[in-house]
Amino acid sequence: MAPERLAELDADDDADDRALPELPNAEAFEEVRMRVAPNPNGPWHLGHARMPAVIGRYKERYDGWMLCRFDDTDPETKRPDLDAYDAILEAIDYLGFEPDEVTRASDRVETYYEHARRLIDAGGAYTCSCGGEEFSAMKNDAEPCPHRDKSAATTREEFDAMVAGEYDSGDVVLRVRTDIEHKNPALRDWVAFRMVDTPHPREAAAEYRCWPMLDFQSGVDDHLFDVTHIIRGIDLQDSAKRQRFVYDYFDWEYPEVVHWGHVQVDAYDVALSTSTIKEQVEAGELDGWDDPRAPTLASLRRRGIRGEAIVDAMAELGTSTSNVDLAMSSVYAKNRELIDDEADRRFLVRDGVERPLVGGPDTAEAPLHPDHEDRGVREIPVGEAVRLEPADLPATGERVWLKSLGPVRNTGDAFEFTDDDIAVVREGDVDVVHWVPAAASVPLRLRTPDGDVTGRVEPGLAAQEAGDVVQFERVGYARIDRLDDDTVAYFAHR
RNA sequence: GCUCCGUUGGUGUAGUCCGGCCAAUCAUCUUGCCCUCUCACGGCAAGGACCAGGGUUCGAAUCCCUGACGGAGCACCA
Repeated sequence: MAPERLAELDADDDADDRALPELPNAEAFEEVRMRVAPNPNGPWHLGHARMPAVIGRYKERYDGWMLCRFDDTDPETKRPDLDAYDAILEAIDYLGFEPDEVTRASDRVETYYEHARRLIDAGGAYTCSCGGEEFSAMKNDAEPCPHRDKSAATTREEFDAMVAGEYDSGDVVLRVRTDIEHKNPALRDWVAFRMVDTPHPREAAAEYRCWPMLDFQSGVDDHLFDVTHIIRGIDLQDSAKRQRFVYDYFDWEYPEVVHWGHVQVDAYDVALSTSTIKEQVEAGELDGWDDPRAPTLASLRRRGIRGEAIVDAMAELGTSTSNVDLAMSSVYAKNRELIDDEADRRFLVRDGVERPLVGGPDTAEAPLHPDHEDRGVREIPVGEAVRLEPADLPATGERVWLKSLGPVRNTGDAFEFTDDDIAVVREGDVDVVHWVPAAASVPLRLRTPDGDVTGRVEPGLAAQEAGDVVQFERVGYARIDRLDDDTVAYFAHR
């Protein structure tokens, strides 16, 4: 590799390093081990990309290890969607990362039971049949409930009955014995296991009725997988404090934790919420999860946004605990950098108006890419008439330069070729606009985040392949989705 | 109500721990200019911020106090 190229790579690495702060205490560990722990209750939206993006970047920087652990321990309220497991792995792949290991909490329930029994034997948990509100009232007054001083043996017995499914939902829970007088009420004797009547959608886990809560399951797994660094949202700020009680009973060392705020994204009408998107898809307001109006990763992918652009933008958000707004313009700017060089140029005229053409050449020749003449030219047959976007139509008597074709004057009902030199463009007297031949052009539907637009595109588009990203000159970048009688492109950005 | 956490330009971020090198970094954004047969790409330039008030200090974005604003938890959700 040429030295200057190496220098460039170094510079890139530096830029990445600067975007994210160092992980706390990273040098103290032989290997930085992290996990992304999604709940597979639906396909991912843009906000979900932050975790794999940042963990992926840290994995690269520290030569670390990444686990994808599906925290699917709620068969009811946050019921897993069986398609989401693979969809999430695909999304991680789209972002450019590969987990070193993939696991599902619903496959590890027996492990959680074992640790629950150990915790009970250590005096760290008790079964409790208080009603939720009832317990909450006592807890808020720092009063222990009547079950708190139950013996380990009794608790063992009752927990085994929970595991055996001998209780119904709501009858009894297993609580961690923390500090009922802790000044923060959020940490007092929290629930570790509860009964769920609804079977888990995964067949392998369908028989379990006694399910761990996130704080217990996640806390145990983080230790068992030797996770060194946990990154998670501020909504889980108290989780570490809760889990430390369990870690203390087991004499485990708690991992380093980084909490970050919520991400909002501008530029979307649709909320960044799996359930909201799901409703809109089901109601037919969106044409599926990859509708260009949906703020999902599937949608961005279909629009020709590179995963790397999303990762770059997410890494730039850093890991601060305050809430952040991600500007889509930032993602678009990153993506433009990545795709411009290889995007062939094409003409697309939206909602065009047609004008007969008098005089001029039969064909136009335009470069496929202005910076790469070696890639050749597009030959565009002109025909009897051309179409322009209405905003580009010059007033009667005025001229316009049809890009790669030449200068014309609007005579009112037609365009007449003039013998103007390109100098009129350079002097700023005449605008250069894109156009398509009225007859030879083909219809195209451009799907955008703001709805669909119809137009006509130069016939040479047929030379592209579905999946190509092109730049429709003066319109923007788009990914060709299908090329046939119903040609469709998905708009990326300007 | 109880308990945590945060507040640097339109957006994000660096700097805050260990006060001076910060009249505050970088990116995006907006505007202008250059380049150009694209309003893209590239180049140049400009614009725009330390939540407020007190205090400590020779000196505060940085330390202390008070307040305002914002966020989170107190779920048999994740």
